[in-house]
Amino acid sequence: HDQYMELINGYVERKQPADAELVLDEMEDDGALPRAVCLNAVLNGWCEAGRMDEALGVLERMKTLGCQPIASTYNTLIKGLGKAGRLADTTVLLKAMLASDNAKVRPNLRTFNTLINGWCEVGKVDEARRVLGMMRGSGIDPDVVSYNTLIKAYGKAGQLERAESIVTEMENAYLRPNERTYGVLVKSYCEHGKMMEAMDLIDWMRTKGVAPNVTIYNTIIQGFVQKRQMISAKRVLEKMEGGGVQPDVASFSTLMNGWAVAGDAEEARKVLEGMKEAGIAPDVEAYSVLAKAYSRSARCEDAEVLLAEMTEQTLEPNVVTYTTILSCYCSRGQMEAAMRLFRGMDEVGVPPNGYTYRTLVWGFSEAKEPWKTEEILSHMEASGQLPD
RNA sequence: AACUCAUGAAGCCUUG
Repeated sequence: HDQYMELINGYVERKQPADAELVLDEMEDDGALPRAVCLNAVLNGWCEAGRMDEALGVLERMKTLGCQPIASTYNTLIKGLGKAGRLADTTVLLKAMLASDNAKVRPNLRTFNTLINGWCEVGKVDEARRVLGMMRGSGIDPDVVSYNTLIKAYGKAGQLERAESIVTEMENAYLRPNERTYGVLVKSYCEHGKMMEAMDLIDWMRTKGVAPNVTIYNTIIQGFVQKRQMISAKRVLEKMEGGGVQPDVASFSTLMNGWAVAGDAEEARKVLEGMKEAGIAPDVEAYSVLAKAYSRSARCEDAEVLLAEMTEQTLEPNVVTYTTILSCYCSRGQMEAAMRLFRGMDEVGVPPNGYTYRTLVWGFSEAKEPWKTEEILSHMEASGQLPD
């Protein structure tokens, strides 16, 4: 039983839901009735892979095995269907849940919130609001998450005044906006370049008794970075330090990324050093950003040196790190160097992905040697890689 | 144990 579970979890983690499902077959053959945990795990695996028909198949399997799907099972499916753009198919599930007289099956807060999020993701906020009404009708009051999700949707759509009005709406429902509520709002303003408003929210949330956290500040840093306002971005970093909020690795990475995009490797490097001085250890992402900074200034060798620097700190460069450096060589037309790195990836056990392949193909075509993509294509086939 | 909301990395082929 436990061994089966471990097997299943292993396959699911490795994103091989088909193999996980095979374990279920084995269990049945061995006369061990798959428990709900196992079935849920497999179902989850299919959902994460976006294979919703298979996931729904597991639901049927549960029923035939006499295993009662509970609300969380349905929730997983609803989320998956939403991500697959099949929200319409959730109505059947919701009906089944509502029809149940088992409290464990009936839709819960998460069910509705997942639905709300699904509709919001496809920009159908009106549908999302309908779900709000529906949940009240079934005796479940919307919570902070429900409202945060709505705020996010309006924010994304650029309807910032509507977003703000949802905040008052939730307050009227005796719900206190939390860190995330303000986080979503700040993000929305940043996305639309309204940095003044975003900054003002920091003070506003304080007056509301919610202390701005590191994520809020990081979001604002990112906002300035996207507007290419590096001085302001840096000021936010200093402001947070002054405000008693410790910048984290993401704060510095975000700032560094701004310099990377600007092609200023020296400034990027300074940020990395500053981060170390602040006692924060750069992680793989941080180094990848620095690699990008060197790449954008065509300093491929400096970028490549980072691989060793990372290893010294027992950090393992990943596919993004490699692809970044590789693209540098590609853009310089040095395809031998790019291929050297590409082959090196296999040796260190970092399998290339679609981005890597595309970068190389692009590089060869730029270098006017399209026939050399042969090795890459065969490598792709051998590893069973298909463009994601 | 798995299910809902905010922050950082790869020249990206639904945005000019």
